[in-house]
Amino acid sequence: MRIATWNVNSVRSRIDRVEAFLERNDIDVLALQETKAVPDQIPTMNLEIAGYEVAAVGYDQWNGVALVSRVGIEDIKVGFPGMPEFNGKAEARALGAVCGGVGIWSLYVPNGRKPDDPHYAYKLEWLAALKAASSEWHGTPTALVGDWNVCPFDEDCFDPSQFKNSTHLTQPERDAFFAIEADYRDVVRPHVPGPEKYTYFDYYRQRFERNRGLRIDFVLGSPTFAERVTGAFVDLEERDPAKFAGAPSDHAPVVVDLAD
DNA sequence: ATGGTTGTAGCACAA
Repeated sequence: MRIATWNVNSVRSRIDRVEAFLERNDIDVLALQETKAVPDQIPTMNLEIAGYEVAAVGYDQWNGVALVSRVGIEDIKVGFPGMPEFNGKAEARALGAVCGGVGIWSLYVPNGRKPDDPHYAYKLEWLAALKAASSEWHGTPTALVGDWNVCPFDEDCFDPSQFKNSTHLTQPERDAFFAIEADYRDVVRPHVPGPEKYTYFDYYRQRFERNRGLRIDFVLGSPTFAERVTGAFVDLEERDPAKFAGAPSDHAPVVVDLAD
């Protein structure tokens, strides 16, 4: 089984590329983040023709996550137990389901904006709640996949000195990520040590062309998931502005292969 | 520090 995660930065503006990506890489399950769509807005006709089912959640134009699967979508969960809201407003940042016998959570961790912004505290609170909830599932084959908006190590950032007053590299964010890694393993890092390790490139300043990116999209596997992983890669072709018509997402998909 | 580029319910704001 082949599983992928991709912050698509609007599924409506890139539905053709989603379909092409699924076909090009022979994907069984795709977790999407930043769909920027409510479920009714997600065009599924061609996906249905190709045999994929879609589960999605979205309340407004900013967030939204989805799962696309051709190996079934069962036991769908919108949000995880204890998932915090921001200012009392529910946000579409987590969707779980069982696909092909494996629990997959599509996660869009809050960005945090700036260290002194309320969204930063919300991000830490959100990750702590995910730690608590996910520890309940780690005995089953489960993957926590998505855009984590955290660089766990300096080597995951093209230039840490540029992030002194920014989010993503702060110790509290890293500690929150590492707490979850106590139960789950990064199953991609061993297969993608570098230099093709970055999953996000800012649209500005030709960051992709200069390979100046961040590794912030992760597949964390429970022990019984991780032991089945046979390979992984970052699909940098999908992020390459020169490869396809139209603007790419600012994130590249991450692909993981699982033994049966 | 600033700027640069995408996306959306856009002519402001989030990333």
